[in-house]
Amino acid sequence: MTDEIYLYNTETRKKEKFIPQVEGVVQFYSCGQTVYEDVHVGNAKTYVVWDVLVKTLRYFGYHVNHVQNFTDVGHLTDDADEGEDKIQKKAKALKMDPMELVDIKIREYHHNMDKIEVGRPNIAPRATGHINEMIDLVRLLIEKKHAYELDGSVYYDISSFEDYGKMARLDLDNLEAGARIEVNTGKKNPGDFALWIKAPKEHIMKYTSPWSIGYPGWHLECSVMSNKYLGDTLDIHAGGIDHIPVHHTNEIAQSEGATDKKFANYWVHSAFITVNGKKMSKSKNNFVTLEELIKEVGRGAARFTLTQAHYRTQADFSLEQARNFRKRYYRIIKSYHLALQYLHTLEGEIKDEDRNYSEKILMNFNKAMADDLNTPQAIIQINTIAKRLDQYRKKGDNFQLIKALEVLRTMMTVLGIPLIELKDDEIDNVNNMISLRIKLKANGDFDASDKIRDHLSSLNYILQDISAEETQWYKE
RNA sequence: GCACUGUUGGCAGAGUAGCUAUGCAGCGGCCUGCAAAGCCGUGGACAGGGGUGCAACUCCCCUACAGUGCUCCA
Repeated sequence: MTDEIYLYNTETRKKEKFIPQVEGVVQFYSCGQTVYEDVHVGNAKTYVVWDVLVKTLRYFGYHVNHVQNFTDVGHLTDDADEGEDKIQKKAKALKMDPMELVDIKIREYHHNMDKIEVGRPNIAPRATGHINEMIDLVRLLIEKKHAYELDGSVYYDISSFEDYGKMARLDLDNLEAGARIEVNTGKKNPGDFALWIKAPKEHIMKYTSPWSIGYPGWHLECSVMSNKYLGDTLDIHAGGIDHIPVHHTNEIAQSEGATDKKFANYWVHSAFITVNGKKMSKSKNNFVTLEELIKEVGRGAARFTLTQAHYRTQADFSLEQARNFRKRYYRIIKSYHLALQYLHTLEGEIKDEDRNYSEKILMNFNKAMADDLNTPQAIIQINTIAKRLDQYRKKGDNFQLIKALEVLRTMMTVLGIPLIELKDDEIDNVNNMISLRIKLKANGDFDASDKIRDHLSSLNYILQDISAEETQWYKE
């Protein structure tokens, strides 16, 4: 495909034409979950965004190598130097081994993502599987004078890295004068962050290193795993917008400090979901879990809900809105199902005619997706096609209808919004029941006809009477 | 305090230098055993103030407000 893809690059704060290092191949790393709690809607939205990015790149013909990590060690409840390991803390509360908790949460994560059509990454490495490589990186950074040991711990010396904070546009002088609280007086600079942390006695998740028995700093894993599986320079590095000032800033310092090469050519960041205008977050306890959303509106509408806003827009979330999006989703499904039913009962040849219209819609869709993943614009094209489906069906314009169906399927697949399929015998069965019901209605036996409607409804078939003789249905 | 981002109709949410979407909700009508839907029609927005332009909601500057980050969070 020849479409040029444009992505908003956080580093330049501009939309840029996407050019990978090797033509046709994309080395893509996204920061994954720290696995200790349920996936909430805000987390899920971010993973949906990366999934849409991957699907779009593949749709446009790229071979994408996607690596997304699981953080299972080193992510602390406080800043990089103080506080307890999040996983260890939660595991202690549940009276289980930290790694048991991690395994449970990783399984849950995959299960949840499968439900909303988020494809698995090519590689999903765990931090604990890369302790040796992390130690190697720390050693290299010490050799290159980017890091120093302090009482068994190792810190990155941010003054040794000229461009520290450049992508985030940090004003280091003001950070020091501002809200940052200095806790460790031994550090060279208040902003120096831990690469290796000496473990207190009661700490469970600890590993042997040249400096102490301890554990790695949180930022280290992404530098190590992206390098191991994707190379020195990534084409795209993605993460939540909150990662810009600290996590990604530190990753850049580590990776570029070690390789002296550019760490990532494109930085893509996903904006937050808010609740009543405030960030949805674990600490604010204002979150809705993905499971709750799916329970409320179903998995297809859940995916639709998480896809409908542009990824860089801070969208407000509520279950009420999600119910709204549910309606929109099933409006599309209904058009799809009516078209399937119509074609199912069709006899005779389908004549070849002009198919420009659907192709034009598809071009609009391609253009929208190539323009920094403009999903709202793309969804408009889906609505348009759904409407066209109804029109072609009513007109009996079968060729156009089939073409439009193809286009709809393509667009839904790229966005990862699932269609609900109907089997042939399923269509026949429901139609038979409906024929019976229409007869009962004609005889004025509304009790019996309502019973059939209720029965079908319990099987997720939604009936809508168009007239005394005609009933439309679709499946939820 | 400093930095970044944003401010579009009742709500959600795109977009373009000159005509603006789309969806839900609303209003009027048709249809209707009930339920639900459908169809036709319709009103409704570009935070405020400057500037550049033949023309700005769209570009630039300032102000106000909001969100996020600087402290764990996608």
